[in-house]
Amino acid sequence: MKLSEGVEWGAHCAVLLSVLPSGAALPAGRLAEYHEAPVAYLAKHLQALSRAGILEAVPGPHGGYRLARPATGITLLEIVEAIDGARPPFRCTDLRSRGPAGVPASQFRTMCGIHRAMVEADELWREHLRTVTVADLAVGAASGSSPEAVEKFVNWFQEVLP
Amino acid sequence: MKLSEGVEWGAHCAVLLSVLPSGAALPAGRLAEYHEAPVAYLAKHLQALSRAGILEAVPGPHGGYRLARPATGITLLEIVEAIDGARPPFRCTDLRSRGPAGVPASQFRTMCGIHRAMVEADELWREHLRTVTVADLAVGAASGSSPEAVEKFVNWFQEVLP
DNA sequence: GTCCCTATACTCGGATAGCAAGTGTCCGAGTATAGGCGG
DNA sequence: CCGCCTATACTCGGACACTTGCTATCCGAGTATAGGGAC
Repeated sequence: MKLSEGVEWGAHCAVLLSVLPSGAALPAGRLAEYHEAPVAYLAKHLQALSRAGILEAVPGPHGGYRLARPATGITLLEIVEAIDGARPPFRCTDLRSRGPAGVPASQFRTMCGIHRAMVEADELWREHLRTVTVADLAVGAASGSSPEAVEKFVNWFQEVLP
Repeated sequence: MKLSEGVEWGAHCAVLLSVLPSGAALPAGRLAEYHEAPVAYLAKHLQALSRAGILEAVPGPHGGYRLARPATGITLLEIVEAIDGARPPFRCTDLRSRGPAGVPASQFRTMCGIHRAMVEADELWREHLRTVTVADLAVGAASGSSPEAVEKFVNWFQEVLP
């Protein structure tokens, strides 16, 4: 079980975009440079975030990506589902109905116990990710960084912003 | 993000083995037949469960697999970790320390917020799976089955047990 | 008749191919800008 | 000098190779049994 690496990039990009001045956008190339990620591959994930209505793409010069909504309304779960897909990691193949002792699924009154436990665990996982917003992450990143880190960030920030 | 299909098979096999008479074992071939699973591939996962100390392998004729411990002490999480591995699905690549604004990890006072949220969510997921035991699953399966399903199961059961 | 030995058949165990999904990359479509030209 | 037009350069967007890890399979090592032979 492995979560796509693009989720991490997407989340970091969203946090970075959340501190941009209103209306400003950052192209995929800059975002990739900031995170040392392959440009084209990161762009692929940014497109997914754009399709999901999390980011907004601005074409042409001075274009790029920006948040489509306020950072307080974008949850980490949305980013995960936009990039990794919303399908749960466990897919019940309904083993109860197969084999020499199998009976049609309609004969069971309750959901398969294994399936149920997996769904519940998955729901807890998603529920927690739903409580974390991009704005929370931005605040946490700012308060957890050393002065030197903040300074380097501001320098880079003012350099890329025209 | 996809959980190995072997997890489902392993869990169902453990439940099935939990209702065996004490000391009896069921070979991989029977377990595969019961779940309509590829024999050799299922055997691979049973070996993993055996290595993890969940199942016990009995070689030779009349051998097979049986639970190595009481079903009340085997959690669903153990089965998942034995087959799928215990590594968390999200692997932080420490993006904070990279790129033009990166500083050494030692300069950060707190864990990366994204990483933290993912770890917490993963812990909730694992914690829930830890509360479900094979014994619980067996009880649930028995109480949720129709009389016909129980009858077919008992028939098959008495047939394969010498 | 009883005990022992051997051959057998059955079991698990690890090492070996095939395939799907994630990873990484490329080139084409569209647009705001900058410069040049005409009025 | 001002406005318009065109060419440009920059952006995103979807279609195309490659690698890792899950899926599936095979053959070899080890053991309890069943049968046969000797005593």
